[in-house]
Amino acid sequence: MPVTSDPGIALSALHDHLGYWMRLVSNAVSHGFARSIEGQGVTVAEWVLLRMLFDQESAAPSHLAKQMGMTKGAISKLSDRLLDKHLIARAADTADRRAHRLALTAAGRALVPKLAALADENDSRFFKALGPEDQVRLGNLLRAMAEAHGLRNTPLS
Amino acid sequence: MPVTSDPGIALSALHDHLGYWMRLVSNAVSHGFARSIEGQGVTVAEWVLLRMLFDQESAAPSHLAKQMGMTKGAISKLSDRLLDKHLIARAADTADRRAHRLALTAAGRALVPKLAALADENDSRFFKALGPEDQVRLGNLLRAMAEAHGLRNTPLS
DNA sequence: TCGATAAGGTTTCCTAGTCAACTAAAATCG
DNA sequence: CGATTTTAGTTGACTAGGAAACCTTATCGA
Repeated sequence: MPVTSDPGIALSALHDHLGYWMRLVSNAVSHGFARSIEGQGVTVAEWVLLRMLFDQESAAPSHLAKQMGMTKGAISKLSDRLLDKHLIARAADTADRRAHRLALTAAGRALVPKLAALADENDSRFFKALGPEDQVRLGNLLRAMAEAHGLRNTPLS
Repeated sequence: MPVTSDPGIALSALHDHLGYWMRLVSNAVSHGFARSIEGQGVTVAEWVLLRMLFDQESAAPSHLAKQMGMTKGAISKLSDRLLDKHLIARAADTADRRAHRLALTAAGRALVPKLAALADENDSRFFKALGPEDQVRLGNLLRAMAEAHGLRNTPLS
């Protein structure tokens, strides 16, 4: 009669880790957001890039790669997709002939506020389950974690 | 002189959303864990499947798909990889000729405690940045979120 | 100033998922 | 009982990202 485990060894369960709960909640929020913006024809990564360009007038792909915590290869493909959708434009850098500048098109600029509203809505839909004070506490705890570990890049995966 | 945005419109920033901080931290924890177990030759998804089998003696792929929140196609490929690594074994279900049973091999069973130790280590390495009380608070907030939204499946993506 | 090195981008190959089509077997129900 | 529907699992097409090889252009240093 095979045993499933040696009863003498107590093994931590998956849900014994805070990382488990972080991933569970984070995933639900992100997937919810992905669903809420797919009607606008964009993905979460695309939203992040568009939102960053909204503040920057124009940016080099390599700069976006650092900001977004993605490889330059990924940014290259991501911007290809956004070019196909006519949400951004690509121009040669006048000073550096290797470099490019990415900028929002009018359509891209018009889309960002809509997506931002959906982001707001998604966030409050999920986190209203906590009271307002607990939302603040959660934010403080997460920012403390980010601070302690020097987390800077916008995460996507 | 082009403007980057209409100053009359205040747009929420990426980091104004709790979802942003959740993803930032969750991602760092998960990637840290992925790195810490890659020396053992397994991925996070593989770890989760192995850990679940550790408690169950044997399980049907379809059952694991529900438990892990993945499609049956993904489980099919995931178990192929674990079979190749000789960490699990696949047997025909005696009662249902469509179904299979997956179970840990001796090697798989021996590996799980090592991975569990790495999971413990990774979790405490990250969350020790918070004090013990704050760790408890964070866990309570996350579980409250999971409860409120009926989140059940172990998330992976 | 010119040769080596670094930096910007693209492309190719690889991994790991989803979705949907497909096969086989079981379950349902008229 | 037999036809239909459901369920289990695999497979193939597709997506999105990482790693590394690869051009091109800048930069740096002897």
